[in-house]
Amino acid sequence: MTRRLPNLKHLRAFEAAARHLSFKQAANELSVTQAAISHQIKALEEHFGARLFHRLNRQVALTEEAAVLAAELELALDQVASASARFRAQVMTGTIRISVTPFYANRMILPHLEEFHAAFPGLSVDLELSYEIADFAERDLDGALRYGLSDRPGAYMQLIHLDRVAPVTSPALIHGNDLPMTPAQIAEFPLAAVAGQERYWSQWFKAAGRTLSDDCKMSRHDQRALALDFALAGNAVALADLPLIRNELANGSLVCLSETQITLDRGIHLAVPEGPFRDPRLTAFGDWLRGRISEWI
Amino acid sequence: MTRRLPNLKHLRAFEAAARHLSFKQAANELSVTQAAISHQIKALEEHFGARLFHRLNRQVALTEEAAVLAAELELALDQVASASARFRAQVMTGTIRISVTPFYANRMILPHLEEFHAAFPGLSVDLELSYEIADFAERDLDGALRYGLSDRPGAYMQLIHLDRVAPVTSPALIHGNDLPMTPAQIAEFPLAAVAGQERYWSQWFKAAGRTLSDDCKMSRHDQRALALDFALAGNAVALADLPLIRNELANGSLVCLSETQITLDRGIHLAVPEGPFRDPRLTAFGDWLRGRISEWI
DNA sequence: TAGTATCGATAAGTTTTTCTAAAGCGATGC
DNA sequence: GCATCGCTTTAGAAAAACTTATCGATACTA
Repeated sequence: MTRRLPNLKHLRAFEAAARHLSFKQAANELSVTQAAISHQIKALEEHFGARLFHRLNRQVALTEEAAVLAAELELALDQVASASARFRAQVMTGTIRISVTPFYANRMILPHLEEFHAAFPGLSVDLELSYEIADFAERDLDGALRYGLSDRPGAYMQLIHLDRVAPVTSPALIHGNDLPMTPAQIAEFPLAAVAGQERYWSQWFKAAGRTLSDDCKMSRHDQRALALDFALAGNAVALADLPLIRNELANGSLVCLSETQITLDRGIHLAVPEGPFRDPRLTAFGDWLRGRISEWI
Repeated sequence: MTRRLPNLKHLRAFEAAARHLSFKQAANELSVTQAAISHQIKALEEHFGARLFHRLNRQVALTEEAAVLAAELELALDQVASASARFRAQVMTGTIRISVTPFYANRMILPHLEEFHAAFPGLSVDLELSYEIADFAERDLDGALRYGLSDRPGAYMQLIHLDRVAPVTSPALIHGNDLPMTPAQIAEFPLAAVAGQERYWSQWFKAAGRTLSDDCKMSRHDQRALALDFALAGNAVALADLPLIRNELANGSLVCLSETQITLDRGIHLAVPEGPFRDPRLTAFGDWLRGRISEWI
């Protein structure tokens, strides 16, 4: 049996482009430049001797036949992905030791660890709770979850989740105001910011269609958790990543004041020690975390 | 939706190796060297952090989990292949003009052309029957089926089928002998060979476990078709490729004398004009032909 | 039992593929 | 009228894949 297949990399690029109806978004999904997608689609079109996309103004549309192909490829690639995931789950065994701050441990990891164990029965996660990142070798760590700027998430720093924030506060502060509130209303409240990250408030107001005036009442806090506590106590409005405060939103101790959200240039990452070999179990853990976060809220 | 997939090329190599339980055969199927397969499996094993194969003496065996993965991948890749084939069939339109000798046209192409049209409704094949290959441009040809040595089937010469021959003759010659016959019995008959290709008879006898003696009765013919006609007339035994004489075998005008078959270093190829662009319709035609031939007989 | 062939692993070097950066194009929106 | 957006193209750089050659282990063969 000799099966003739087109270049699978090209097919994958095509499937992503077809799903998004955008080369740019496909490029983003596959972590390459948009030009790369353009190349691959072109090569596939030459292979088949037929157009896959109609090129329109600033967008692409699938040809009739290509739409069928894309749908079938999507199914097949899903099958490949799930088969690989099942295999991975089977062969992952042992324990990985990961350092994480209590803030994230409580809000992100611990509530979902059961779920992870169900997905990877042979793999246990040993969490070290600490406020600062210690030396990997010294503490016998396999990885660490660290929050910060997302400038160069490379081989040793996998992005798990970029903060996507909206203004939140205690219901006590806004007693009775209708939700959502306008940016103008929100600007009347005291605003809680992390020291040195005041710009996120300006960015949020800009996204909401308003300029933040210089004479707003803004408090500055050393840590994000402190700004959030300040808001929780009903003293101010803070910007918060909604998945992280889902419990507070659910039990009503915090409310979200606006639909407008902005994505920050900082978030949570999984850092692994430098070296030639990367433990696939960490990749699996990171992938799992990244995948699940998008489902929370 | 961001789907995490292992390198698809590696998965394909793994699937082939798992199917054959042999790196070497997988390499052969994928037209690469055995070393390449070894590299790819190794990379995949590192990606997963787990063994896919047990390495035994001169053979490999799948691990338990890898066997499941392989089965699932086989299905998924089949889906990709059939989806691609369907797309191809849809977009292939127009006419391709192919030169072929009457011998092959009658025995290989014409009886199956209907079938091809069913598979590629938009594509017609225009056959030019001729004994010699003319200049592509002069006769406005897109390709030519040519029989010959298979030394370097490269970009411009796609192998369709290597002759796999066994001794055949008219029932008249062997009147009443039981089949299959032993090599010794066969050596008693006059043997028909193509001039300059007598070695194939030696090769066949060697494969059948006997040395061909120098004093056998061997006739030499200028063309393969003539040697075959000679056998058909009951004058000698000839070596023939079974798929090519399926009609004669079916209607009893020829019988095969032995189970032993050997593969020659010559066969039928699809030649295309040199140049940077290869017409995908010719590739499709060649692939189809190659695929179907293995099913005839 | 020596000799030979087979199969997979590995090392080193080369080829091919893939990707990026940058410039371009045509259309769109403010 | 200028900035922007999304795809294309070109040229060159980077990465991946492949080949050749060789090795080691083992099985077949004479």
